[in-house]
Amino acid sequence: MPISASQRRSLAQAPRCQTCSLSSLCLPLALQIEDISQFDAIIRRRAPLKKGEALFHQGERFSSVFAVRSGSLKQVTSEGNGEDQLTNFYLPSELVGLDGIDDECYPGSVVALETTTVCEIPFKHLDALSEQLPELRGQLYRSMSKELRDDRRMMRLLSRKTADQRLATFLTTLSDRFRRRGYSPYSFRLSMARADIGNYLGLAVETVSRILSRLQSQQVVAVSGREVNILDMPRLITLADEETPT
Amino acid sequence: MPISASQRRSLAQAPRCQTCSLSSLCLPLALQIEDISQFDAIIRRRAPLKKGEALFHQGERFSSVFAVRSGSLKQVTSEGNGEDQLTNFYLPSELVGLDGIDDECYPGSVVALETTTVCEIPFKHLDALSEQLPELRGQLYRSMSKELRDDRRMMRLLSRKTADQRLATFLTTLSDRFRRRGYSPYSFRLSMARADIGNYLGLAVETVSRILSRLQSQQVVAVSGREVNILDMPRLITLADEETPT
DNA sequence: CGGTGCTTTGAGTTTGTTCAACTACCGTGG
DNA sequence: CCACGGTAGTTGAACAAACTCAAAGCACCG
Repeated sequence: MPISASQRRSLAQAPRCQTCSLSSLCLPLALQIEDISQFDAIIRRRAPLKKGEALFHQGERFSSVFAVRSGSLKQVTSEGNGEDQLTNFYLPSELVGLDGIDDECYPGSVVALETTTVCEIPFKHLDALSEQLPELRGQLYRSMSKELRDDRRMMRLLSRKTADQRLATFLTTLSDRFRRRGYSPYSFRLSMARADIGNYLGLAVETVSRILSRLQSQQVVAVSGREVNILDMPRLITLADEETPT
Repeated sequence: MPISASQRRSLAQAPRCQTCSLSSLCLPLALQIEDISQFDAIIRRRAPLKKGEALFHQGERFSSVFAVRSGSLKQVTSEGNGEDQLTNFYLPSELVGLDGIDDECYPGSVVALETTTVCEIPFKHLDALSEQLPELRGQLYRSMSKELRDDRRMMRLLSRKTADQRLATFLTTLSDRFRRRGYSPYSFRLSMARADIGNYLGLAVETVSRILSRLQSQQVVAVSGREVNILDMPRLITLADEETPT
């Protein structure tokens, strides 16, 4: 009797950092071969998350950070009485959970937007290993620093940009992230619903929908459901960055 | 001839972490006495900044982080064409410049709001020392993580809260930061102009002014120029957190 | 097929902005 | 000491961008 696909995978093809296609983007990016195997040893592989499943819930005790291997996730924070706030989308190679280090619990839930696999990196081990491997430590500092920088950009978007600029920025940023990962920057599929986009950008769903329609009628993008084609990238970039004319 | 005050200070009273009143809040907070002196050795003291002076400018090469010793600062990012975005205020014991680690230049200018002294901590040395002192490393991770968490809260404020809620949140947050530093949480002086508050909160100056007036007429706070007295803290907290009634 | 959830579109409303004028405050120089 | 000028803050009125509410269209799935 032939072994099942999943059995075969766990025997012959257990994922390893050394063979991971994301190695040039992910945390161990600065490490030597021999150090990567040390890093690899502390990683815990996880069963894939199905769409809608949570990687962890808000308030749960912090123990690990996670590197996205495939798929995508959203981070949602529900503060007190108010409704939820979607604070981030995560794509492959990105690090999830860094904001839980300080008070040792996760400040938001992280939920898969599609079938998603992650590598779990127990923070205690990561910290210990970062003592021995200066490059790893540096990379960890850089990851957090980058996230801080991205947050500042997001604040600017939320406090100064018009709805059109927000959507244009959202699309160009996504496009760029796909490009870096080797996918087409012009044609991609949104893994999140309109409601998620609206929540993330501080806009009503209806506004998101309306603006996408307008961008489409202006031949800047072609949108069909969650499929996006960017037809006029320079124009989209201009829209994203232009100062509000008064 | 008696020596001058400044001479006396530099001789007998050179500031040191061991005697700093902020030691329970600042980076070395988790260190043993003997380790603090190691940390102290890498710190560079700086001449005080005058109001309006920049600690560093956007785009300058990143080399150090800074701990605020006294006074306060604002971080301003001017992205491309658009106008400036004020992304943060810094109070004593807080760490400035962490968002510059990643791409090795400061992503925003940091400017003193009043006479301000800082301790400069060369990052290269900090990183090296963090290899030897796990507590220091942990504290650094926690500082960055906390800033990430605060950023998420700010995003929620900018994308979901009404102008009144924003002002109320701003005041309660400031109040809390003063409390932690041993100052009165009820009565304090704003070191920033109304324009700064508006820029930070994503509101027009006029809106800030109007809402402060309204809060005053409702006996929640008493505001006179930059002096603030919180008269009804529970009410202010309610205003800051309440869900928008529909 | 019928339902359920997501998306789009339309119409009226609201919150906060913009523009404009006025006031208070503070340091400077006559 | 007071007049002056400039900056910072306040207030009012009209306007606009995005929201809410409502309803219709679509697509996927059992």
